[in-house]
Amino acid sequence: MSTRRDAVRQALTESSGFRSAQDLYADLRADGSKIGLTTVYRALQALSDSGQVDVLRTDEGEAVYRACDTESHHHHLVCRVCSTAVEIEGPAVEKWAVEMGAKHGFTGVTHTLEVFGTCARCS
Amino acid sequence: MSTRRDAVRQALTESSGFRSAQDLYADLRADGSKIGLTTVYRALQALSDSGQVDVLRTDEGEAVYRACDTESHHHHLVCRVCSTAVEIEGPAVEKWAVEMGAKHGFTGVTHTLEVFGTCARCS
DNA sequence: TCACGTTTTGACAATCATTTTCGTTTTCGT
DNA sequence: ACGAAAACGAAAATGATTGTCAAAACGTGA
Repeated sequence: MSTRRDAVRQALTESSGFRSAQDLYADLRADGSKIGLTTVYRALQALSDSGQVDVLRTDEGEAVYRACDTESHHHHLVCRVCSTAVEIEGPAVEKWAVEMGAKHGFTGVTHTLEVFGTCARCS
Repeated sequence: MSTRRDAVRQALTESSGFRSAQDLYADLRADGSKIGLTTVYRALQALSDSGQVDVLRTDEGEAVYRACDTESHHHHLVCRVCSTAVEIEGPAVEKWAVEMGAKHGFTGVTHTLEVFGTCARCS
C-alpha cells in the first residue's frame, strides 16, 4: 500500500539481522527520507501484525524486527555481536513443547525459542 | 543480607508464577511494608545477578521474575492467564541448539526457550 | 554506650523506547 | 477536480527502569 511502509520494509530487508525501530528510523533519515519516527513504529506494527516480519525482544526489552524469507513458523540463530540471523527449524522442539504442555494440562500451547551465539565473521 | 532483599525474595517465593517489579512493589506496600520501588528493582537485580531468580520479558517488554526451585538450567511452561509456571527440562533441545550453532559456525551458543499455554485451572 | 565510616534505603528526577494526540497532507474513488 | 478516508509527522504523554543524593540503619573499635 503505502510508500512509507515499503520504505520501512525495504530498509529491513536490506539487513540480514534484527533491527530496532530507532535503528531503522536513523537509517532512513540518514538516507535522506523525511519519514517520522511514529510512522516507522506504525509500519513495523502493521508488518508484524500481518506476519511479514518477526519480532523479538532484546535483553534490555527493546523490540527488534526482521524480514524473514519464510512466513511459516521458524526460529533464529542470532549473532550476539552483529545481530545477523539465520532462520532455523526444529521439528522435534515443536512436538516437545506441545507434549510438555499436554503433560501438565496446558492448552493452546505456543512457544518462543531463539538461539544466540557469535557468528563466524564476528568471532 | 538485607531484610529488604529477603522481603522481595519472599514475596516472589509466595507466588508460583512470574511477577513484575511493579507488581511485587504493590504487593509489599499492600502488606504494610514501607519499601521503595527503587529498592525492589535493586533487590531483583541482585537476585537475578546471583542466579537466584529467573527473568524473562513479556510481549510488552516488561521484565518479570520468578524464584525457581532449581538454579540449574531449565525452561518454563507459563500460563498465559495467571502466569503460573512449571519448570521443565528438554535435554534434546539443549543439544539441538548447540548443534545448530555449530552447523552455521556460531560459537558460544546459548538459547532462550519458554512455552506458553493456558493452565488447567484457567481453562 | 558513643562516635564514625560504610552500606542500604527511598523520594524524586532523569531516561528512553513506545504510544497518543491532533492537526495537516495525501491518496482514492467518483 | 472534490470530499471522505487513510496516512503522516511533530510534539506531548506514558510507563518501566535507572540515576542521584541525602537521610537512616548498621557495625565496630574505643
